[in-house]
Amino acid sequence: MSAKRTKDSASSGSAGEQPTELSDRRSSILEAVVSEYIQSAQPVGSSHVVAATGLNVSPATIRSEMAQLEHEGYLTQPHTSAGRVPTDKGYRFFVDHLTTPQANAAPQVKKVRNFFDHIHGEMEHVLEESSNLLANLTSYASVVVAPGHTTTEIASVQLVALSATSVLALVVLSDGTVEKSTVDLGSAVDAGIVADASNLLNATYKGAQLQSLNAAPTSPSAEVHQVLLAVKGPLSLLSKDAGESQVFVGGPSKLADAFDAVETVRSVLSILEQQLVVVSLLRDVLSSGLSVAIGHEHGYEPLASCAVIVAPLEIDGKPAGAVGLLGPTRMHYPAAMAAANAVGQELSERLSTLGHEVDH
Amino acid sequence: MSAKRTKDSASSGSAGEQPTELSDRRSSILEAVVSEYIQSAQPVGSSHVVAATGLNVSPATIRSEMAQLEHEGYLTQPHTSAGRVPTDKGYRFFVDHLTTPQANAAPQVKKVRNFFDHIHGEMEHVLEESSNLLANLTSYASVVVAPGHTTTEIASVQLVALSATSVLALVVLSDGTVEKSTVDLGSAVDAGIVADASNLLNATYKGAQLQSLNAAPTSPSAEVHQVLLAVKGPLSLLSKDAGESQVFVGGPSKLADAFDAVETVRSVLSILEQQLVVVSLLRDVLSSGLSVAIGHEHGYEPLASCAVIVAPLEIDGKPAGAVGLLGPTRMHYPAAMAAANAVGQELSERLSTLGHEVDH
DNA sequence: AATTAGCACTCTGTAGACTTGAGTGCTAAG
DNA sequence: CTTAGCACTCAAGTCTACAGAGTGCTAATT
Repeated sequence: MSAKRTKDSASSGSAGEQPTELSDRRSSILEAVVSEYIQSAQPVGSSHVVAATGLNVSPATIRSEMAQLEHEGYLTQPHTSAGRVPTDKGYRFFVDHLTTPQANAAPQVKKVRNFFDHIHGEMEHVLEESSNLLANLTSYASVVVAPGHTTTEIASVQLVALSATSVLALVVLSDGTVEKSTVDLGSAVDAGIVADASNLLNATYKGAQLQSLNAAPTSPSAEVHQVLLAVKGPLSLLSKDAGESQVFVGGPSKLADAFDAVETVRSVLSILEQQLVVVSLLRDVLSSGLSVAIGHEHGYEPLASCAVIVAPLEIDGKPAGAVGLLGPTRMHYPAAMAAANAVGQELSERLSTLGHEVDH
Repeated sequence: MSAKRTKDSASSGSAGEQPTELSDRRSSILEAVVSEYIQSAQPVGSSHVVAATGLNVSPATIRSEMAQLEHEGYLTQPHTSAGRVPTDKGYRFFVDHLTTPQANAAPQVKKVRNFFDHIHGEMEHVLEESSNLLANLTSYASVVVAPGHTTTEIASVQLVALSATSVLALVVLSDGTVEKSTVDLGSAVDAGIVADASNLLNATYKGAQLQSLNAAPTSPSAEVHQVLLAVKGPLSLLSKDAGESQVFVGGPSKLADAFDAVETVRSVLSILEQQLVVVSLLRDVLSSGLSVAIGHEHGYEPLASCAVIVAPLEIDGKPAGAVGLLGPTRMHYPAAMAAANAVGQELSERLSTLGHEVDH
């Protein structure tokens, strides 16, 4: 438990690989402050640190070390003569250097496995429930961004007559998702004509990319052609809609626990309502190569008091969507990261083996 | 504005049609208290009432009247020597007797009309956006419960091959909704066989009720039969899933504005996360013939500080789902009710004319 | 040169005393 | 029935005092 008592030079003079290295004792202290603060939400004082770390030094020594840590930007004081609170930089060091990723992951991972063994049904349902699972596991709000369809091919195009004058245009993609649109034909059309048009569309587009839906096929029959014309616009709209990624938000009520200022809750909730913002937030974080963005690290000011944990989703190794967690900067990083990663991995696996489900 | 100064007997002695009638002056006072409190969230005192009503009486008179109103259960005091606050019963009287339903509905209705003129695309999308509209219009959280499919018939059943060993089973209902499920066939099956099975299924079930999907058709071909067998289970599951109504929640962040106790926000939010509860809440309120349930009137204790406004959805005159608003008991009833009704009506109309959309 | 005991200092939070202001209820007179 | 007048109550704000937690500095210690 207790860090080995190493007497090394105080500040950044060590021969470390990284420029921002801290001495053993400093990082122990930082670790203690972060851990304590995550638990108690109260500024941590020097004597608490000495109790938590088990270091054989007096509070006075801790104090001078903490003063240094504050000077270097890892800690801050809410006011003179209060204890210390971690800064974004402090949390960052904690996450990067003081956290053992797979430490206590076991119980979490077990639950996640169990969940994925038992869940079945439509993919959208699975995604939604995954989001809820993640929220319940961690007590933070969760986000699942479903993969977009930009690279998938068309498995089938169908027209189904709903009434004499209207049809439902269906596009089935090879990943099992379905895009649809109701289309009014203007006048009554014979079922046979609709069937002909449907077959022609299917023959034309089957195996093609979604984007190619813009061009309309032609038909020798005037009646069939008319149907194709009516369907053309809606179909090309579909191909756009399908590009948008679906977002599933889980456990927004957890945010009311995580923050005590009602104003913070409101602003974070309203961010979560804007799906576009959520999607680009996750995308930004992911593309910057991080799995955690703390406080101001992501550019979104209204979320300055939040940390975001992101785990990528992959289909057969290719990036496809993401799962995320949104909590206060003083969130329980190790557990939350473990949960997000576990769900991300299991969900990726499920997405990759689409079409190989096994009845149980 | 000012109520005609009628000298009628004080208490319930009038020859009113309803037993719970209040004298003109009493109801004016109640109206003033409710209106003021809705605006200010502060207990309303006797002199405020005299200013608000324009009654030609002194505060002392108002006080004795208010004491009576309190005695009869319409008002209450947070503590001695504070102003009065409406009780659930007070709000109820306000809603039932003092509210002119269509009074200032014009601006709201115009926005709703405009919205429905411009929105297009998938029904689910329309429902979701309707929910957001309602939330933005009223600044309360909104709920849209989409109609279930219990009475609709099957327009088409399709199997689409996704890979050599898997198919997507599609059921299109006559209202334009699609239920789907990925099915693993266990071994590679020829595309022709899948097509045969698909045609057989479609021929069998087209025009039938959703519930009849439990029985499986038989086929002379052993290979086709095998496919039918593999699909049978998932299909009958589909028919169950389709019974569940979809819920769209709009503007949950508005709740953080409506209540200042973070604990209240949390508990109301977590109710909204439980879709089953929301659905049955709306159903209960609707089936009790009310359009507004205030405080304890609905049996849901965690929502005791909330009022629920419900407007029914109808497809061709038949009940099908509902739209709802969830706000504090001191919500702005006239505007909220007008908005909910407007959205309910327009949405019903849209739902009823499914398949008659006009391109613009 | 690092550590530490001791001490002065700062700031928050709580508790009590006091005041103010809004509001009530009652009573007696119009 | 109305109302002026008055005594009373309570919440909220202000002020003071004070304890507690915590810091920073300095000088002595190892």
